[in-house]
Amino acid sequence: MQISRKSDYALRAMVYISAWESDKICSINEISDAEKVPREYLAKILKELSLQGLLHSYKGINGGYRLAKNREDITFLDIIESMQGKIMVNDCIRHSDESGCSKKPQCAMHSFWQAEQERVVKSLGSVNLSSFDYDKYYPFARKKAGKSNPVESVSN
Amino acid sequence: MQISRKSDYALRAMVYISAWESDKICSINEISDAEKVPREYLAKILKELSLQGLLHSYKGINGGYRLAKNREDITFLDIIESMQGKIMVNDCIRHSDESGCSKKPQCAMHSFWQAEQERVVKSLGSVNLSSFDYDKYYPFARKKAGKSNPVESVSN
DNA sequence: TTAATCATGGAGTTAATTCATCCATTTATC
DNA sequence: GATAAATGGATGAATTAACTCCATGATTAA
Repeated sequence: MQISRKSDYALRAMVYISAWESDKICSINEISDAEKVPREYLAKILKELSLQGLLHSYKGINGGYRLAKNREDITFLDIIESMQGKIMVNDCIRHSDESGCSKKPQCAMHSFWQAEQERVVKSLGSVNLSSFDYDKYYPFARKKAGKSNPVESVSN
Repeated sequence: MQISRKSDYALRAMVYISAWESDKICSINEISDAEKVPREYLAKILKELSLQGLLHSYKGINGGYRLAKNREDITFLDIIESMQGKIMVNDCIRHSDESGCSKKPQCAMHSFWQAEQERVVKSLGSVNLSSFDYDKYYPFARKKAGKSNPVESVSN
C-alpha cells in the first residue's frame, strides 16, 4: 500500500468533521480552508466518501457534509480503501487471485507478503475516528457547534 | 510504501541468486529467463543493486552477478529501499523533515503514521535472504554451483 | 419569488512516474 | 580474435495522480 495524497486529504477531512459535534454540517469551503486542501479536488473526494456511505451530504444554503456513522464505526482502512481501492502491498499479492501469483503457483515470498498484508490491514483497521485527541488538535471545535444550535438530539 | 514492480523484480532476482551457492555467478539472461523478468529492465535493476553494494558484478564471458554480502546481511528493506528510496507510508511522514508535517506542526494523525512507518520498516528489515526455503522453491539450485570463478570487475 | 450558497457532474489538463526497449560500447575469457 | 557478458545513454509509451474549470441543480432565507 501507499497512502496517496487523495487518501490523506480524505483522512484530514474526515478527522476535521469528526472534531465537531455530530450534527454540525461542514461545507467544502470550510474544510478546504481549514485543512488547506484544493477546493475542487476536495469536492470530488467528499462526493466519493458520500457514495461510499461514510458521509451524508446536504445541498443548498447551509449544506455540506457530516458523518454517516458513529466515529467508532469509521476506520482509517474504510477511508483509505474508499479512495484507493483495496490495499495491496505488492503485485505478488495483487495477482494472487488469477494465477496463484503472477510468477509461480507458490513463489518463495508469497507467504511473507500475505502476512505483511494482513498486518497492515489490521493496523489500519484498528484506528477509527474516535481515536483522536480532538481537544488537543482542534480546540476550536466541539465547543461551538453549528451556529444555530437548536435541538440536542444527535442522530437524525 | 508501495512495492513497485521494479522492487519485486529486484527481490526475485536477489532471492534467485541466493538460492545458489555463494560463488555461483548468475548472468542477466539466466535470471531473466528463470524469473520471467524483462531482460533489459532487469539489466538496469542489477546494475543499480551493484551500485548500492548488494551485488558484485563480473564482466566478460561467464560474467554476471553474485551477492556482495552474506545472505543474512541483506534484508528486504535493503533491496526495496535501494530501488525505491526510503520507504514512507504517507506524505505526512514524507514531509516531516521540513515543516514538522506538511499541514500542521503537529497534526492529529502524525504519531499514528510514525508508528505505522516504524512497524513496516521493522517488518521489512526483519526478513533477509537466508529466510527462505530454497530447497522447496529452488530445488535445482544449491546442488550445481557455477563453473569458474572470474575476477571482479568492479572495485570499491 | 428571487438571490445566495451550497453540492454535483463531466470534461479536460498537466506533470510525473513507471516500465520498459534499443543499441552502441566496453570488458573479459576462450 | 571471436564471443558472450555487463554498461551506459537515449528514448518512448502508458498510466496515473493531482488537479482545474465550469455549467447545472438543489435548498433556503430574505
